[in-house]
Amino acid sequence: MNDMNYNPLTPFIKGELRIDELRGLIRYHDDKYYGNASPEISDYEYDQLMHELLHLEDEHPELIREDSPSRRVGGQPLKEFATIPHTIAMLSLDNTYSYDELRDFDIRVKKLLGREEIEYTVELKIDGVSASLIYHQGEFQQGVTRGNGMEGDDITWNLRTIRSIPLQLNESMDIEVRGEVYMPVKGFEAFNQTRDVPFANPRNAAAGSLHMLDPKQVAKRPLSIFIHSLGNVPNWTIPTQEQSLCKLQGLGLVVNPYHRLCQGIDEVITYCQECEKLRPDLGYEIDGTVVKVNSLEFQKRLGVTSRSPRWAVAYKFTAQQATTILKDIIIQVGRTGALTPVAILEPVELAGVKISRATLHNEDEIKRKDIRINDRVVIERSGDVIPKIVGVLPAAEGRNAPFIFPTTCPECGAMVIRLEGEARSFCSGVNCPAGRQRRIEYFASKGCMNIEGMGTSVVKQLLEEGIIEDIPSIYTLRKNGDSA
DNA sequence: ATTCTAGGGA
DNA sequence: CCCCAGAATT
DNA sequence: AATTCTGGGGTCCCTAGAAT
Repeated sequence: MNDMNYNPLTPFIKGELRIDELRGLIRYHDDKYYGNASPEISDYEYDQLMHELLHLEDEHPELIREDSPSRRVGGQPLKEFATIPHTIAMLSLDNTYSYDELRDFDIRVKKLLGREEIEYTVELKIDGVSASLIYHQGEFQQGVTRGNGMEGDDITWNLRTIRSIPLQLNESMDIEVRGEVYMPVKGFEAFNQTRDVPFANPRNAAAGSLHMLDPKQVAKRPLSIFIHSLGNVPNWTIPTQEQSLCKLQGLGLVVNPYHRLCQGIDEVITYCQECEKLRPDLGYEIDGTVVKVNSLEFQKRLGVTSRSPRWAVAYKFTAQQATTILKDIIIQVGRTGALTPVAILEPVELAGVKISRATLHNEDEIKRKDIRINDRVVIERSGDVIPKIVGVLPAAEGRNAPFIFPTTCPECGAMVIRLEGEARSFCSGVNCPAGRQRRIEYFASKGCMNIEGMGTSVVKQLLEEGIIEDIPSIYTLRKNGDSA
């Protein structure tokens, strides 16, 4: 590093040469930085290089180029994120939780394709946030979150700060790729040292980071990305997933090194087992593997359903579990009047999250699992996300009596009705305040009328103060002091 | 300076 | 994000 | 009979901005 500061040339020439040198150095270290590759310099030293480059570019604006690493961090913070439609829907994957289910998947694929044995790829399922990246003539143009699958938020300027996302591909082509943004465990831990309120887990840290309005802040977060698939790509002539990954890597995109081409489902399962062994040493979190039909032609033939492609599944590793005490069962009333029992738990840490509640779905679910108040229960986070009561531990002493599902609505006292052969119970009260509140919330929500500022608590207050009483009355609302 | 609310993501 | 139920589709 | 679609309902974390 000593020679970096020495240069006898005139200021201008020195500036120009040094700018080129700095850009080269920064790109070099960007390459080293991602994934597991151990960086050769500290973040501090890296920041020094970047600062010097920014300073020189400031002095010599005529030398600024769009693909300079200094352009990773944009100017002003954004006001909000624009909504961008996806040309091809960003679906999620169907999940499997056992090798048997993986075999079922294989059977179905073979049946649909009418083939004996299928070639699959197996990749790691990175536990992060998915994103879509659009390159125009080789230049990074736009990055979008998954959103609701049809449209997402424009997070271009945040993604540009991620050093493993090249601003320029090695080929001038139009291509949309998809990948997973994540925070490496080391970076997560180090960054947490700098915070008074530490992040709960790397995934939430990554998700939160991508929604900051100021890219300069995002740039400080240790984010990285693995590209794993194609989005909208006209004239993609490469015939398989495996070769596509190779090509993406050739373009300068970062593809996770652990993936394998497998002949038939048995090889798939073997490799999944290997992946599970890798898990502790990867340096980033994964929650399973992704199995894809290798041939893109076959993928096309299999097609997609409304939620997920038929040519891929996730195989999820067995979830971590914890035990805790079920303190209470409460009954919530939904907008349709449906009564849902919810378990209130003694808070317990599980997989980077504090769990204190879990849905019990309906009356029969409680019976089936024989769940009673004060029981010690086993919980997990299905899909590594949603708290779920797996079962009850045997009690040493006597237990409470079985839970009795209410026969009257806890909110309004009206009769509870459960129709013959149906699973759910409903409050029969036409004017149940809980149901009414939910209905108004729903009506105002983004998916319906998208009335800004009318969330749960505002609706609740308006109802409590008698300012509104039903959906129509929303429209005669007046500003404070104004008369109707 | 701290707490609450809305919206987004998994 | 997961899960469940019920209807629609094959 | 099996698969898919749709809708309802649930959990927790994070950011940003408003309210206190």
